[in-house]
Amino acid sequence: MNIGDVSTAADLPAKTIRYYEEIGLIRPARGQNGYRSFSQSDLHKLRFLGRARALGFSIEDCRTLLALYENEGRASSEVRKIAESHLRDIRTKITTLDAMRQTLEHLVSTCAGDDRPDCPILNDLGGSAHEK
Amino acid sequence: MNIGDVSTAADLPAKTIRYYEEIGLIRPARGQNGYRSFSQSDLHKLRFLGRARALGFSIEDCRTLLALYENEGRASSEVRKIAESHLRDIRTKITTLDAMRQTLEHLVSTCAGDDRPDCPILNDLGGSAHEK
DNA sequence: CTTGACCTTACAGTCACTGGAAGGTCTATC
DNA sequence: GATAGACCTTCCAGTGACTGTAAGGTCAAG
Repeated sequence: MNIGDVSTAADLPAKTIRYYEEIGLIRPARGQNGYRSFSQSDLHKLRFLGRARALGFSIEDCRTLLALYENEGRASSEVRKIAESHLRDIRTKITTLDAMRQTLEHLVSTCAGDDRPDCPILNDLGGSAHEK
Repeated sequence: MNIGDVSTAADLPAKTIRYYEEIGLIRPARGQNGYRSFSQSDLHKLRFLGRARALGFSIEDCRTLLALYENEGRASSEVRKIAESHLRDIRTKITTLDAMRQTLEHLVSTCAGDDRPDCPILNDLGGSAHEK
């Protein structure tokens, strides 16, 4: 398979696939014409990577997870440790974003949003709540 | 005030303040020695930027918000539009992260996390759920 | 007059791609 | 055999918002 085929099959941009090769996540063979020639195993790895990235794992986590996936003698505790760490990061991000959301929802709800210049959002950003 | 003083006062790294000058968000004066000399107005802008960034607004949004803040004839609808758009982005991010969290929580809970190689997390990433 | 804390610029690196230029290859049609 | 268009290649630059580091200038205290 050429890169266009795996791109469709794995639902990843060709650019991304080339990038994954560049950083050593995959090592597709090459044809005589210099084109990358992808095996079923390459495609399988790309799908693995696509799913892991969709769950928010970093590239380095993906590299480790892929190595564990290929290692028959792995301990599932290794995998779980990575997933739990990532889960903690996600929970932290959600908490942060939720605080932003609440603040913004409050500010937006108190802003008239009309032609007049008076604006609680700008007042808050300007620090009026703390200064007065 | 020198950069160290405003850095403390605005709770922003000096590096970040220099960067904000570089991209034209602030224009502090310069002393004879070449040091940046910050006014109270500069400090006020930096605090504004710090709060806006803490709410997740992009630098370009911050640039616009700061201009609106300084513009006495602004319409609050402009501000509200930006805040609402940003709020939508945040809600989308939360939704995405929450889906990741749920999937990961499920996977982590079904993984023994011991010495054995069998691992539902890797099985899922490998696509077993779809293949069988 | 030296030490050390502060300041300066300039350049590289981060993360995970994405865009674009310049060119080679393949397939189908004329 | 020529040509068009779709594919492939590499290489370099850009994204966002900083952060790190190197090499050097300035200032106040002792």
